[in-house]
Amino acid sequence: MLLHHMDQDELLDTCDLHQRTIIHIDIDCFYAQVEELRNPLLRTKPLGIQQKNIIVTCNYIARQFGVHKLMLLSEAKKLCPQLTLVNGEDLTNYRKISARIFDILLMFTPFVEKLGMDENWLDVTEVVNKKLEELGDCTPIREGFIYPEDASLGSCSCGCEKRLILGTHLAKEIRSRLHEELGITSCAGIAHNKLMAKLIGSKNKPNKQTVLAPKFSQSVLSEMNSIRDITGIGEKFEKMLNEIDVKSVRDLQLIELDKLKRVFGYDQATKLKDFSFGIDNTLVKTSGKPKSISLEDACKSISLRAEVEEKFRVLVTRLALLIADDGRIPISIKIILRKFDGTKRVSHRETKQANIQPTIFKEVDGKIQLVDGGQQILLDVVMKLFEKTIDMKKSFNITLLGLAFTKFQQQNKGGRIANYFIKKSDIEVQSITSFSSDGYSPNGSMMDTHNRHGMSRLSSSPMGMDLDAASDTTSIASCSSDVSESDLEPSPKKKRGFPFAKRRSHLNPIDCYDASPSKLSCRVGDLRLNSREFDSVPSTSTPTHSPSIAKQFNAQPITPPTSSTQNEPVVLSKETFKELPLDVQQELLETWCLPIPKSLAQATSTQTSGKAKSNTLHRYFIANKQT
DNA sequence: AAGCCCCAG
DNA sequence: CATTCTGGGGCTT
Repeated sequence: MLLHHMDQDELLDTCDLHQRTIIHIDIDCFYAQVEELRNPLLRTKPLGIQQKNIIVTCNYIARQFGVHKLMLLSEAKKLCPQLTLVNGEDLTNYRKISARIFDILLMFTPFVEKLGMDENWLDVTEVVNKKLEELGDCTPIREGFIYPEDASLGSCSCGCEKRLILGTHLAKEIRSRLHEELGITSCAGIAHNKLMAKLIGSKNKPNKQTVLAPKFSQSVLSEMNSIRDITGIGEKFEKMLNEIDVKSVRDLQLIELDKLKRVFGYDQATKLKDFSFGIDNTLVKTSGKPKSISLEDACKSISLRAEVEEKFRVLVTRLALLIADDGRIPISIKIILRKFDGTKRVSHRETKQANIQPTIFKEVDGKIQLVDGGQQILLDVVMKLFEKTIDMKKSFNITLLGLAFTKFQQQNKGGRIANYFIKKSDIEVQSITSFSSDGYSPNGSMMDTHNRHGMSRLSSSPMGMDLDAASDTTSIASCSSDVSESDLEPSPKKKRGFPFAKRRSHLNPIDCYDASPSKLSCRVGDLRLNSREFDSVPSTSTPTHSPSIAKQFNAQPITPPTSSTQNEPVVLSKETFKELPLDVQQELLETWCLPIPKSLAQATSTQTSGKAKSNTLHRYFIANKQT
């Protein structure tokens, strides 16, 4: 999978680079759209979403005045005195719409990875490949924009062309669905990996979609202004890169890998180098329930215990509302606080957590609630934590208070893999295996659904017709006026007796979607037989241009690293491996196989030495502290 | 596991 | 410069 050491020609010729089809969906100015749904009158006005003293996002009308994300309120008002403001400090509604978006995306593939409230990646490789089989010789015409503008997808020998074109159809359908069901507009990027899908999706905004001609990945990257545009490179990484004279993506492409390794360690250096060429082997990681649920409130200055307690009381109440929907019982709580500190440039947070008794929660109609007096117990725990963090004898000055539930009863201690072997009780595993066995399985498969829409469009609708133009005029009005506040609430028609009713709504085909359950389509049989991971890397059944890599994947029995937490090492045959649910397969591959260090591939050992400890960042800061 | 840091939108 | 309100992941202890 590590391809940077190959010649560039060889790299470009290597067909397996484009085997996947990934769609990145990005909701246009998400918070602003949600507020416009709640109050359609806002749609014609410049709108800013305010949190404390800043505009965190704004609609496109406001952007015409020069208002932009994270702008100071005072500055925005200067640029646009008539700016309408909506307070967006409470994220409840955004969370709800975000969950509904996620639910809709899940109808297209189970492989959906959420990034923040408003972005998702979908791995639609399987969907597209099935569609491809039925397509025969016919060459479809793409939807939306292509990058570069005058490029064609036509000349790649790996056959990615048709896959990506089908990807554009799927992307259009996904965006149409989001618009029909929720009244929101979005952008999509279609490419052969996550990095490129995200980057290319932002080329045409808003409410548009763009597909990348894969052979132009490199030039997309080299044309970028800042290395910060590469996901994963933030302020600190940029600084570290600057110190070894890497100022642009082009520099990153050109720097010796060894030099990069010295600063970042093997894993990070390899990834950075790959990214600079548009190579991204990371998998779309299916998002499940959140690992933590948190709330925080920034404030000017709090220096009295009573004030702290009052703030925490409000937060506890709000947090209780959040976990009601989640369905899991929290067993650990964490406080987060920020002290005023003139000496530090970056805001420094302190946290302290404690376990809580699950008995302070009860379940009512599938909802988790605090028992009587539970709120006070929780608040007492929180205040104890606070007093452990802050020396009450001295004066203090708090500028942020936060609370988080960090552990949950239903969450697995040993991770999903361990749990799968111990007892098949894992939520996410079950969620997949349950779809076809509960009587909710649709008559048609996912492909049938897509064919009804996708294929008929191929034959009957005007080719290349742009959704972007159409959607502005068609259903926005009807949708936005339909979505009232009550629509933001969870679906009222909760079905009793559904085996997994307690779980997140998207796991329940009845609850998660207003339309008929037959639209939901996900067959376990298909999922299990199609080993996406083995398809996405060279496999025995597929001839490959990089046999050495294929050998690594097929010759070796899959052996987990010896774990100190497990009594017996588990050895899997490849056959057994393929029987596992895909998300488990994915996690296993991520854990053991990706990336495979060159040295280890050559060695006789089957171990991948766990993590190659890239503590360079930490060392860097320790070193800098001393200077 | 707890606590800190960095990253993302 | 960070600034808001989150959520994920990695590292050291």
